[in-house]
Amino acid sequence: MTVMTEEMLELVAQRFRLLADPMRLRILHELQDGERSVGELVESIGASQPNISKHLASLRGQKMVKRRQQGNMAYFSIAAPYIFSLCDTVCNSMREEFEEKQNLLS
Amino acid sequence: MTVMTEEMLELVAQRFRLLADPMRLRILHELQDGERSVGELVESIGASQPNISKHLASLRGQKMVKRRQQGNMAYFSIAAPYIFSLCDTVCNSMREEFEEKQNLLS
DNA sequence: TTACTAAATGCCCACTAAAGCATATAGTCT
DNA sequence: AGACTATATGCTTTAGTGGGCATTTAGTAA
Repeated sequence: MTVMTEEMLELVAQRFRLLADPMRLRILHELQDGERSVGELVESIGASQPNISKHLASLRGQKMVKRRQQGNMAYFSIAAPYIFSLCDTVCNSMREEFEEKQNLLS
Repeated sequence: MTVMTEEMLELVAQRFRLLADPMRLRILHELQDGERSVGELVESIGASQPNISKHLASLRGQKMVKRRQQGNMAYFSIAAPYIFSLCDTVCNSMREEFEEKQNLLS
């Protein structure tokens, strides 16, 4: 069994913390279809521009998204595809639990 | 592409939120070796008993651990092995990033 | 019953972090 | 240069949550 130092645990927790917010999950989900500008995200998600920008900044802080500037605009895209593997695992577990509940009722 | 409702995003975020705390990660890591009583966790982790109990309660609330009572004591164990898949994915990504940084320096 | 142990819970404080709003910065165009 | 647009940042408020401490609950043993 791997020894887990406090520092390691904190780093792992930080990663999960980024995924522990619906707005950021929404942003990542939008980016799953490909690169988006800040304005496009603001439009499609319906949150304020400063809000989106701040979430993008925190996602970028942990290299989950990357930024490309073109002209006046900033385009963001997924930098860490493993994110979707994480989300899929969680979603599948939720589906399984849901199906178990259904089976109990039948 | 799957449509993500606000409810779904919130549920997924809740799961990640449970993993976004070093103390809970520590507890899960201890339980990876097998079932533990609350007292054993208090001992090995070195946190207060109420603190451990509260974290266990929240983990149990999302079926990540299960509880077995025997006599006076409560034994907890992992109920959702997918947790470790999540943690491994995160740890591997951190290792990769670390190695990339090292390569840049050599 | 009482005494004892293990675990859970309630109350409080402190800290974090998300969102709103205003403002600053940076790029473009004339 | 100035005007305009897109994005980032700073400040403030507020809601959520982790931890400490005291207490309660539950199980055991005399």
